[in-house]
Amino acid sequence: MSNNNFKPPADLPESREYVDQSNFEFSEYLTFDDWLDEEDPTSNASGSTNQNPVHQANEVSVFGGSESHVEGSSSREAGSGRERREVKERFAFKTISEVEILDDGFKWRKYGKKMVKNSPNPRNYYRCSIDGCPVKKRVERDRDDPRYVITTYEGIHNHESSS
DNA sequence: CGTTTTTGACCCGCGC
DNA sequence: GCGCGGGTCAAAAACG
Repeated sequence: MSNNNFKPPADLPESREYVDQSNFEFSEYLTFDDWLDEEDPTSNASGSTNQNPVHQANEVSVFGGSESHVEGSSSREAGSGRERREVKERFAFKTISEVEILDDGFKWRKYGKKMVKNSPNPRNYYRCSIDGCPVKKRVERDRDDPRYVITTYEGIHNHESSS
């Protein structure tokens, strides 16, 4: 913590609605939708093509590992006797950043560090420090391009971002 | 002083 | 049944 001499190109807006791409370059943004209540292909149409290649995420093997069984899959615990009706949103962002700790306006508490056998890069696990926030954040570096940082957000915030 | 960080161990699911 | 991989928690320490 004290060695954080770096500083983001610019403080993100308090709204933190969306990471300002003006500061960060999004090489690729992926959206993982487990089995949300239901996808609304028309409600979010916003006129745009709204062609969010959700499946495209699967194509990006950089997430799973790139080989045999990629765990990023979706069909897994959903129909196995365990019904988890909790809406779990999964958003993965691949950005070009020197540091993996991008401040989005929330406080995160690191709760685990794991090393992936495929990459010499450790995987960091963060959790929202706020009480009642089941939000989890997973940060991993791209094994192909260390300058790329893959941040995966899981869950929805229970409290206002504030600040 | 409180909080967070850090590392290890433990646990879980499934693969073979 | 055991092993592997991944994920999480826990205790201690460090830091603000």
